[in-house]
Amino acid sequence: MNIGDAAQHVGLPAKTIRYYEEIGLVIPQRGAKGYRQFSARDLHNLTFLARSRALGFSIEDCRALLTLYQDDSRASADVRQIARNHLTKIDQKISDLQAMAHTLNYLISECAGNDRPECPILTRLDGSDQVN
Amino acid sequence: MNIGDAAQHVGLPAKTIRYYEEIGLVIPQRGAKGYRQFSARDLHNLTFLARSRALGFSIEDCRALLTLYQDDSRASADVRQIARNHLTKIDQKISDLQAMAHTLNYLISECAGNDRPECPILTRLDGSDQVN
DNA sequence: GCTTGACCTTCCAGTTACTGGAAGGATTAA
DNA sequence: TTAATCCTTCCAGTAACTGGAAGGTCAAGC
Repeated sequence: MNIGDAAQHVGLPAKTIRYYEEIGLVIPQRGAKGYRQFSARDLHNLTFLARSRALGFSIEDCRALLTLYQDDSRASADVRQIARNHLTKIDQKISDLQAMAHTLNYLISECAGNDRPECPILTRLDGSDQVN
Repeated sequence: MNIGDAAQHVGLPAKTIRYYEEIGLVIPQRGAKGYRQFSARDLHNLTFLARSRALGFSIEDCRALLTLYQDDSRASADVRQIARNHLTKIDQKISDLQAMAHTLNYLISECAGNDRPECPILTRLDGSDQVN
């Protein structure tokens, strides 16, 4: 299967698949004219990668997960640990973003949003009247 | 004030301040030997930038906010619009991350995390048994 | 056989917001 | 004078692609 069809199949842009090959995540065979030939196994791995990425795993996490996936003697504890570390980071990001959202929400609610220059948002960013 | 002291003062790394100068966010004067000289106004602007960044605004948003901040004839509606757009993106990110966290939480809870290879996390990523 | 359009290839550059490090000049304290 | 600590510029790297140029290939239609 050529890259265009493979891309359709797994729902990734062809560019992304080429990139994954470049960094060694998939290694499709090449046809006579140099076209990539994706096997069922390649498609399987690409699907695995697409789903891992959709869950927010980094490329290096994906690489580790893919290695474990292909290792019949893996320990599920290793997979779980990667997932737990990732979840910890996600939870932290959510907290950070929620704090930002909270502040922004407040500031937006306080701002008249008219044609006058006074603006509590700028006042907050300026901070001339605040300790921090 | 030299860059080291300025960095201390506003809580940004000197590298970051040099970068902000490079992209035109601050334009400190230069002393005889080429050292940057930060005025009170420069420090003010850097503080403004640091706080805007801490609220997650992009550099380009910061540039726009700084311009409005320095424009006495601004309309607060413009500031508010930038903040609202930013908040919308943050809320979207939070939703995305929460969806990931939800799935990860479930998968982690289902995984034995022992030395056996069976792993619902990998099964999910593999997806051989699922439609999607 | 030839053309046209849709494929495919590689390679280079750009994105975001810095960060690290090298090479070398300036300043200050001992 | 010498050592430590500044400061300068410039180059490269980060994460994960994405866009685009230049050029080869393939299948369909005339």
